[in-house]
Amino acid sequence: MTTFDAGDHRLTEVEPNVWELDRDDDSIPARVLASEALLEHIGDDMTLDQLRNVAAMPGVVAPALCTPDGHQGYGFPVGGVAAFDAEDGCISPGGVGFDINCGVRMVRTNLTYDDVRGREDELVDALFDAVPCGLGGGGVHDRSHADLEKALERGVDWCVEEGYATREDRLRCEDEGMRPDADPDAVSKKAKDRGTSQMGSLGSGNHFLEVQRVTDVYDDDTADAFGLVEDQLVVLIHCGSRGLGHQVCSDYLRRIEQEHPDFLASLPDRDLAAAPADSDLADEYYGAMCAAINFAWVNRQLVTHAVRETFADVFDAPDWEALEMDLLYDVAHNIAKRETHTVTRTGDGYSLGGDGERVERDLYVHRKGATRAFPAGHPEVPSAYRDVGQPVIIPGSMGAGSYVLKGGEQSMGRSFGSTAHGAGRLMSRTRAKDEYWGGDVQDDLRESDEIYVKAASGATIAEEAPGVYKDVDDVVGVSDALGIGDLVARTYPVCNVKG
DNA sequence: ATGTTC
Repeated sequence: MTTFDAGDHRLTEVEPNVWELDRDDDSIPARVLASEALLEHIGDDMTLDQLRNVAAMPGVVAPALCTPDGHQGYGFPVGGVAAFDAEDGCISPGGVGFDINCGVRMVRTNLTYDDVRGREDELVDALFDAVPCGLGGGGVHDRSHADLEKALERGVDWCVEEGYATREDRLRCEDEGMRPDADPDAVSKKAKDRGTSQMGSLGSGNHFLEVQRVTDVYDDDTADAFGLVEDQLVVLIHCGSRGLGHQVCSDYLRRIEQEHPDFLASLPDRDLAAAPADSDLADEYYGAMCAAINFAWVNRQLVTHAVRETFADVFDAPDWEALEMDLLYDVAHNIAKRETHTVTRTGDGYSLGGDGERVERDLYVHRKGATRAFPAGHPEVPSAYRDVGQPVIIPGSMGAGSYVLKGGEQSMGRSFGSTAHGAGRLMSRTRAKDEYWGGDVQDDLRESDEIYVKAASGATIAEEAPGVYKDVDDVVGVSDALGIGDLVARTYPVCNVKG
């Protein structure tokens, strides 16, 4: 069998694109889903140490997984998929990430690339003015505490009532844009205070708002079901729960330290801080996390509302409906969810595959930098897409294409119904700023690639330069080859508002 | 990711 040596670890290719981490006989398998090319830098940082640690956590259901875009994160790798038994496992803020329900949505239009050519500057300026971005709460109209409470509790449902969303929008979000388990009372005042001044803002870092054109369609029938055709303009919105989600994560990491010090000490790494599944704190964190998830959906919806109004204005349409700016889909890629999966009972735990008694178990599935990718026929796929599979949106860097996939037939059996979430970073933000200067990157994109970028900060452009990311084509190629998320269409950037 | 250093 093919092996790959990465730093202190040896990986063995047990099936094409499936690499198992070296381990003791009695430990839980950990797997990297990747091509050999994507493994090139995986030994340079702590990614594989982190993956091995996740596989040693209480109640983990085999295997612990790293997606093709995976890299080092806080405790867990970004690109980590880990499922823990909901009865005797645990739930971990580090397995969700600081930016709770960071995610992406794609909005369709009936415009084509020709409609925008020559007007890119006008469009990107108008979008930049309409959508607050960058660090902090600048430019956002402060919401009332009552609005925030409703957003935390009801997500996109609240947006429907307020006229910021249609009922159809809500149906085209993962979980229909609302986690009913949200508990606003479990969100601290400090987190809420940060949220009230940030509702409807893009944020910073890798967050962006990008107008794109569809360049390739790989699966005609599914593209048709998704409403995508070549040359069509679409809008991709990538943002999360801003300071509110960050504060929720910080709050609960601290409470785990205070309230479960013995459990914390038993974990392989303190950054994996987790609450035991049967504890009150686990329920509280889950309620707070679900509320932050709802907040992020509201955030993306309010940005969508601003984008729709801006397009109607720029393209002289009576309203956004005339431009048919329907939501294709909204996916979360930093979440944990209580889901029921069919697993195999092993000696003292459970495994996703393998021979033995098959049972249904409730699991806390953590997808940190990973996208749900449920296949055709799954009851949680919206009825409009149920015959083809859940739309999966995978953005590339701002100089590369993005992809629309559909949940693949193999995803439930291979990856707890999950696939990759993006290109994956190749280097730290600090190193990126040494290697690139924002203004140069911006000029290159405009002159060489006809991509118009407008950003709140030049440093952010440097941190997010196309060269700091892996090749998204390789990432989606692995997903497609494994049958966990199948290629449907590719887009290419037209103009980009960067946080 | 992040009022970019609890």
